[in-house]
Amino acid sequence: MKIATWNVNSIRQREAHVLRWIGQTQPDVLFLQEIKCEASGFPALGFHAAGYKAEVVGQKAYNGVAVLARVPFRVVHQALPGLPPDDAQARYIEVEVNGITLIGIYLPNGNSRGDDGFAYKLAWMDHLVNRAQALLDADIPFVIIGDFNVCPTDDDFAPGSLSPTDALVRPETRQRFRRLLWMGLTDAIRAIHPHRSIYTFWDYQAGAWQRDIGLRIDHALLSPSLAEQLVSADPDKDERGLPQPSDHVPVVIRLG
DNA sequence: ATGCCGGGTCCTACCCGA
Repeated sequence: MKIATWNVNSIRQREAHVLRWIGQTQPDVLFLQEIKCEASGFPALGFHAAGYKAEVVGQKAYNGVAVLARVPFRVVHQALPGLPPDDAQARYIEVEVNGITLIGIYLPNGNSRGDDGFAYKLAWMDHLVNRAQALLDADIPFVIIGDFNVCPTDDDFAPGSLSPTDALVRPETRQRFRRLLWMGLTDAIRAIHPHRSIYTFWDYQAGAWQRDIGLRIDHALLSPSLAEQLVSADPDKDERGLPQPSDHVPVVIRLG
C-alpha cells in the first residue's frame, strides 16, 4: 500500500499539479492539507475521473483537509476527538482501510495569535496523543500522516533558519512529538533515512528553495505492526522546482 | 527582514502561513 500526504496551499490553485502527480505516482491514498475551501469548492470531479474518491473536511479560506483514495474506505472522524464541538478549524480526517486506521492532520502552526495560538497548538497535540493512545490500547494498526508543523530535532531545519522560540521547535512542541514516538510510533522518514538532512517545505521567500533553506515538518508516524512493514518513505522533492508549486512537497510511504 | 512570496477574502487592503 502506498500512502501519501501533501500540503497543497490551495487545492484550487494546485488541482492540475495533484492530478498529474497522482497519475505518475499512483498512491492508493493521498491526504491533502490547506485545501483552503469548503467541500462545495473542492474539485472532486477531476479526481473521480482519475479513479479517486474524495472525502473533504473543508473550511472557507483557511486550513481544510481531504483524502483521495482509489481503494475503498470508511470515514471514521472528521474532527480530532477531544476538541470542543464548537472548534471550527478543519484539520483532521480519519478513515479506515482494510482494518487499518489512516489519520490525516494539519497540525496548528502555533506562531500566530500569541500565547493563545501556541496554547491551541499544544492542546491539539495533547488530544492527538490521546487519540494515538486509544488506538494503541484497542490494538488497531494506524498511520498518522500530514503537516505536523514540528521540526522534531535540530537536524530537521536548515541551520540558523528558525529561532529557538519558534513554535515549530519550542521544547513544549517537541516534548509532545516525542511523546508520540515514546509510546511506540515510528517516524517513517527517519527510520529509512536516519542521518540525512531531509526537508519537506521550502518558503516562497528569500530564495529559500534555491538556497536549500528548508524544514522537515511533514511526517508519517506508524504504529508498531505497520512499522515492521515499512518499505520506503520519501519526500518528492522534484515537485518544489516545478512552476507554481506549493511550498510543501508530497511525502510518500510504502508498506509491504 | 516574523512577511522578502503567495494564498485567501466582506475586492483590494489586509489577514495568514512556517
